[in-house]
Amino acid sequence: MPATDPAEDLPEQMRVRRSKRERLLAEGVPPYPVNLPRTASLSEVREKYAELPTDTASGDRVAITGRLIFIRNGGKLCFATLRDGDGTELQVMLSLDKVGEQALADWKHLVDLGDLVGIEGEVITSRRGELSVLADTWAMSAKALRPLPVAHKPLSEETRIRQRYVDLIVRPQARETVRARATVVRSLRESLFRRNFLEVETPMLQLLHGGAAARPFVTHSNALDTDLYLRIAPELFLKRAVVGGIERVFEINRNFRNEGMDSSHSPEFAMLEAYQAYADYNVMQQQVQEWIQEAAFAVAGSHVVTHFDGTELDLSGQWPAVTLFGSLSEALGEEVTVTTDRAQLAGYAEKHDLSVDPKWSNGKLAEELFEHLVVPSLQRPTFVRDYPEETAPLTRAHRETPGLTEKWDLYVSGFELATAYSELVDPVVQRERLVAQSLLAAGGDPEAMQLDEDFLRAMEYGMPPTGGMGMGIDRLLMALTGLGIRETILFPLVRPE
RNA sequence: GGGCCGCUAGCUCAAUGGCAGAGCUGUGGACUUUUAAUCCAUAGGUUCGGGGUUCGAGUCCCCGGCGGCCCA
Repeated sequence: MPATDPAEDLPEQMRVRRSKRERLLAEGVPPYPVNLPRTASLSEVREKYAELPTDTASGDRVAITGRLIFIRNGGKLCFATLRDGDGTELQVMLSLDKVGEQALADWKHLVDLGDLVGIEGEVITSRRGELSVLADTWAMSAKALRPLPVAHKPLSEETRIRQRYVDLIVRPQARETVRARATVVRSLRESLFRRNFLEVETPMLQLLHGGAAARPFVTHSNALDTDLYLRIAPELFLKRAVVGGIERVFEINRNFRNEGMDSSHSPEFAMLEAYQAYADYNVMQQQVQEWIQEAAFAVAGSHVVTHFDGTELDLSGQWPAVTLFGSLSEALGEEVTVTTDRAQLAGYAEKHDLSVDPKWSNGKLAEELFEHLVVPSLQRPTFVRDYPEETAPLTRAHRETPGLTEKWDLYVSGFELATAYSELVDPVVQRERLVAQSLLAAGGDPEAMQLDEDFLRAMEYGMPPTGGMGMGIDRLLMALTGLGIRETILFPLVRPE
């Protein structure tokens, strides 16, 4: 527990602000009143009086609130700038002849940058033409006990993430990012609702580890006295829903993967997964393009989005589709297919300085070559189709080419944004694949899935031919805004201070 | 996991191994049209933590923490 008088150890500026709070209390003025009059938001004032000419009094009184971000105090006339939750700024003026000597002195001595204040007064424009509220009275709305960082120098990236609340206060773009994310998620939901998909929630706590290849977080249930896994994917439950007749189903929710944290990976990340009965990966390809274009339009008003650094990304029109082996062949300048033998693939790897893990299958090796040689060039959105079957255990075999599966990955800006399959629905083949996975898991592969008998039982009741897709919400934000993943997540996980 | 870089005042950053500084912020004062206001004065430090070398360490060495970049 802190000592009864913690003030001794505090920096001077925090002691000063605490003493101002005490002085307010001593004067009988609540530093944190339960409410304040507010008849208009700053943006409403700005909108309504946008045409007010320079140096004019409107005759209209308003009560406004906001956070103080600039203070320019004079002898008998004080200026300050308030900022609203939506980022709108508005100037307030306090003059001796309007508020009186005591209120003006209190304003100068008890108010700091960062305080939330309320102003009641007349809407006017200053001699320089700045729209302002000329105060009759002012009131403290919430006294800030910590100083605001310098408004004109960017906060360090670490402080931005660790103290997002400060980042949100001082950096309008941080708030815009929150709004953009909300807009994108809402747009996705609307896009799917319009196409008659139902949104469901499936278990986050799972008895078995499956649905993707990733290391899970493990937790423990006291009631069941058993370990549980935080889900790495909702896939196996959404498919159970499709078996049960929920023919168009989706979930937007968090997945957890106990793996590395870097500029494009977060241990918890939001994902959209959607399944549609009597559809396949071709149908999903067209739909995903539409959903992303609709999200781009919702957030940017255009299918050409402008990143915060000013670069443009064109998401308009029909996106190109290539095959994995076709694009790899083009990059190598040599024809490779799913039947190309290992020695030849290994030769290409060596030629391009790619070290080869001997445990890799031929398919995995081809995919690694592709990621190394082709992916960095995929800036405009591009669908890459038809992956080797060793790397896609839940995917249906390609209807024409043996050894391939009906899977595509969507790449944008050099990273993978979404994926889709014609889902594997034959319960016998599914069991073979999952048994193979569980043997890998038993052999110590921490990413391999466990055998989910209940999932297989569901499949044995008959699953319709189904197209399924998954897309990282955080990554979609990255694609639309150009931000790193830790900027698209409001409160990313950070190491303890 | 490996390599490199960084951590100094509330914030952003300086400081050949030799008195730890600036700008903004804060405090006191001047100013009735400012808007990153201006002017005068002034306060503010466990230099990430621990150990070592040295007459002397923010600076050099070792261990650890946190962060960033690159590689695997």
